[in-house]
Amino acid sequence: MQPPFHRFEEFISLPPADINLVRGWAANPRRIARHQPIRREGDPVNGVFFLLAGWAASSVILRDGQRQVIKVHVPGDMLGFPSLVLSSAGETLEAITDASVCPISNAAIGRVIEQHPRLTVALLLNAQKERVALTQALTWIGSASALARMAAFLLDLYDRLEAAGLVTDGAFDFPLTQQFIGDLLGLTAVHVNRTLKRLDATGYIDRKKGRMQILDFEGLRSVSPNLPPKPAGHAAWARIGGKS
Amino acid sequence: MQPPFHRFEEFISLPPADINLVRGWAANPRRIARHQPIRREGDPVNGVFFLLAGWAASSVILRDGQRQVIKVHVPGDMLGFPSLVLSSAGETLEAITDASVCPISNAAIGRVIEQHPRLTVALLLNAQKERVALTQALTWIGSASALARMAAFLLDLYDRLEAAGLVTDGAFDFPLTQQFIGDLLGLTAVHVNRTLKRLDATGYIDRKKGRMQILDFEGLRSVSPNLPPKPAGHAAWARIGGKS
DNA sequence: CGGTCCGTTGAGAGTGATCAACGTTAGTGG
DNA sequence: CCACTAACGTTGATCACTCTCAACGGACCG
Repeated sequence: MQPPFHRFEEFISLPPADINLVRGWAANPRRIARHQPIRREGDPVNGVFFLLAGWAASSVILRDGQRQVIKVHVPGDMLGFPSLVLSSAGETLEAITDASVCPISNAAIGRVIEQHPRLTVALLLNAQKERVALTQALTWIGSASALARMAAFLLDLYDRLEAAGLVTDGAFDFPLTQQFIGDLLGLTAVHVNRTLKRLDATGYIDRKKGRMQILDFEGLRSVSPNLPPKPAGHAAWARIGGKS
Repeated sequence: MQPPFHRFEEFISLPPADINLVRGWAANPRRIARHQPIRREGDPVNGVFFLLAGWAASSVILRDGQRQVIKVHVPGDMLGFPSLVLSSAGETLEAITDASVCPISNAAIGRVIEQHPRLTVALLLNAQKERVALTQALTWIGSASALARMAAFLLDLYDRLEAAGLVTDGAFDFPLTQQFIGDLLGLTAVHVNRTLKRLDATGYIDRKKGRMQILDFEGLRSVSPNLPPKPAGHAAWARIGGKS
């Protein structure tokens, strides 16, 4: 499937019925204006959201008022899935840019699990991939300098945006404030500014008016704390969840 | 089900066939000696491991040689599941104490997905719960002081050990070196020492010879950066994945 | 009894936080 | 089209939490 549905067939191919079901979700999108919440921490969990277009963020608030951004979501991401195991939402979901999401109710998820085993496997594998991504983030933040965190974040973001078809000429829209990046990487906005400026001065990146271009991938990788893990090919999962 | 199988029915109840299947996994355990690897980063992914007894750890190594411990595993945890979506293992699994694990092959997982929908749902929900746990860890490490991280870690560990039936008289075995805790919380061993001593001196905890007792839960919670999210009750998921 | 690992303690250094000010951009209403 | 305002980015000075380096003691083990 093409973006933004590319993630569903990242690991296994889906039968036509499953593909139609997924496409059907996109029929009734909900539009969210920039900076508006999609669902707040503590809200009841009525389902999950599929991000059709725009950027979104998941974050949690600490008792001292600090915000930790968990992840920047790009089109194709499923939002709020972890909260399914909680009695109320454990994260705030909000639109970074104007966005369009498809609400998927608990009942709809139940039907997927009962009637669409292949799609269920896709969801299970996607959940595991998100765990890998969180592991990565934890690694950056736990044991790397501000420069290394920033490099790793930019490289990861680039990969995800490219998969979503949002990179043109090696550049992409970059609607994040420095305060936001700070909340994501566990830094202050001031230090984010200094770090970005340093990457810019070194010639690794180029920033201009809401767009970001990565000029030197090798350079960024050289200051990045780790190499991204390689995803498994199609083949490994071809047989799982056999018949629809 | 009783520990260490308690996690499988944490969200939904399982039909007898599924319960028998899970019990069957425990028939051929593999014993791992203290400090020995179960699977190394980069090894081929032949399946996952169910931790029957003992403590284990997942960790990743950074390019500069630093180690980031992702999670301390206690009996009942499923190890290595995220690596299923990678072409080679993305994390090192090793035994902290003498441990006993059940290897579950890729083929066996495939059979679960095809023939045991309720158990598949249990796995999917468990994966989401692990995402919540990783979110928590990310939050602590990203935006909290050493004291706060330590408090949150100890409280979380206590909850998980209690669920596994490993707490007696409010105390539990504590086989972690300070270096290890440092790798987990993103601190140096020296600072871990100072932080633990401070918690001890304040009267929040008591450490003695491989055992740890939490003396003042309220005190620990007061320095902890956040309150743990409340898991959803049984009821919410009763109907999902209907028939076996 | 020697060696190694682990915990403990001290002194000094550094990364990133904090506080504060100013410039710049974008959005709004007249 | 311009004035006004608020949000965001930039820069400097200072502070502090945690790291680094180093040394020593105790426990366990061969």
